[in-house]
Amino acid sequence: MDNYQGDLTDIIRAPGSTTTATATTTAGAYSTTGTSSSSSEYVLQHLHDNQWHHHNHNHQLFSSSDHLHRQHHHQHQQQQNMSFINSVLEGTNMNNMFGDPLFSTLRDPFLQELDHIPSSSYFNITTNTTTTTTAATTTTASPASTSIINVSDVSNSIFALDHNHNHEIRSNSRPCKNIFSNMIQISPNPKLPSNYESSSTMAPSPRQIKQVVSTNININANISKDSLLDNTGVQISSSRNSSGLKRRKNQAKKVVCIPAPAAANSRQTGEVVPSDLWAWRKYGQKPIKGSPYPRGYYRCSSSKGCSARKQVERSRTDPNMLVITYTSEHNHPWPTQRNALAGSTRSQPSKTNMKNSEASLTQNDTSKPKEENQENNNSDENDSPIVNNVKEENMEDIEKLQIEMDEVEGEFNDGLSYKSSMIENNQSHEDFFAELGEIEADPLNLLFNQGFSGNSSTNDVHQRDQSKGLDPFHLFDWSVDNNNTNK
DNA sequence: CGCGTTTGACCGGCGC
DNA sequence: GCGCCGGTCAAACGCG
Repeated sequence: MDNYQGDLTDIIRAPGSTTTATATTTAGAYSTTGTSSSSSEYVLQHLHDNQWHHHNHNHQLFSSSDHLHRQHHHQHQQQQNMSFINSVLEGTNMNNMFGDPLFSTLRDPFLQELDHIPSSSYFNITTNTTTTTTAATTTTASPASTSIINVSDVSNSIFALDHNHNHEIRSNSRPCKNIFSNMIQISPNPKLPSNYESSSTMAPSPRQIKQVVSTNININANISKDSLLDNTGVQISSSRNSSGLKRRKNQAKKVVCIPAPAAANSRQTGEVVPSDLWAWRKYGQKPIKGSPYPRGYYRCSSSKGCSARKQVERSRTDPNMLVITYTSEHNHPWPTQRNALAGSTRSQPSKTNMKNSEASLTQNDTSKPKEENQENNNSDENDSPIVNNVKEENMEDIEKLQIEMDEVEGEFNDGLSYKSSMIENNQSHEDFFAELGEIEADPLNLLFNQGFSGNSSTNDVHQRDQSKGLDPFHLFDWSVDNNNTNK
């Protein structure tokens, strides 16, 4: 058993969607089975290890014009929401690398599903020698042998989860009926050092090896020097994280690609940042070379001394996508009450500031009136704040990772006790949601209230509102940002 | 007054 | 060694 110390490069793709995120993470405590086998056992082992998870929700499913289809999907969605809630509430093995309720503290609902199914029933394993054509990770990937695991849909709640850097896992079933029918691709990581790779045929460049070895974090070691691309062409900043600033070393990163509220809306401030459950304070903004869009730097303002940071930038190739990079962890529980001004809000600058912003961001100027932008936010694009893509980058070494995970689990026990107690009380789902609806200030409530809808159907507002409070992936409070645009 | 954003300056790593 | 670049700092200012 070899401790896997390289990174995992995972691609999460929504079926039918052109958007895919790459996820790179250290495998943590994973251990390979030596040959990096393409066996289902291997994958399942990782699934049960539950070290990290992706919650990907294909919002495009809801963009269909087929109303009946949406209804059908909505029904499934409700069911799946229940499963998700169960999973969330039962989740105890948190992969909380950041203390981020959005991505880290929730046990993967799909994992929950998979816990109860025999592998033989769900995994259809084939082996392909293929090169994926989408993600950036795959653009740099060699045509290495890639195992494709087809996950058959049995319970309408299929999710493929994997942690194998040499395997590609796909959920191939009924993407329009399963909100969790996400495609997860694990691209080969051809540029890992030879002791890490098993099937790749591409030898790592000296530079890449240097990155891996010198930092032992190997973030994006398999991608180009300056960027990481998802299959939308979204370039995720990584650049010097692996070998750059010392203070950035050994920091876990999590990259999330989400649909932007409005492409043109970001021109003044750089981004209209969807708010999450934490309070963020912007402390910087920098133009990024090669990108027409600046990158905003935010730090957690929920608690003093919290080192959690995030960077928000718009994809240079797909302006409709926001790339949010979370760095470091929150050292405090979820904020019990979100400040009205907290979060990545107030992004709409004042008139005077707007001048400055526009002056500094002329490259983004589309000369679109603010009101128009807002209108787009509210009705036109109406992008459901669904985490399209989640990329996790764990740059910790294995031992440290384990320690941190243990610590995090303890640190956020307060935040989780609520969920745990709910399960212990054996409340019905209906009661659970009823209570959630009453606890406005509870971050978890925020999560769920904002979350359980992947419905991005722009025309059916009513349906959207109905389902909004049930979508676990409706994680970002766009309305807040939209309101801010009124300022 | 507290918390937010903006923005120029500064710092440090990396490539040449 | 120098310049580039990304990340951070901190002063100035706005808002409720």
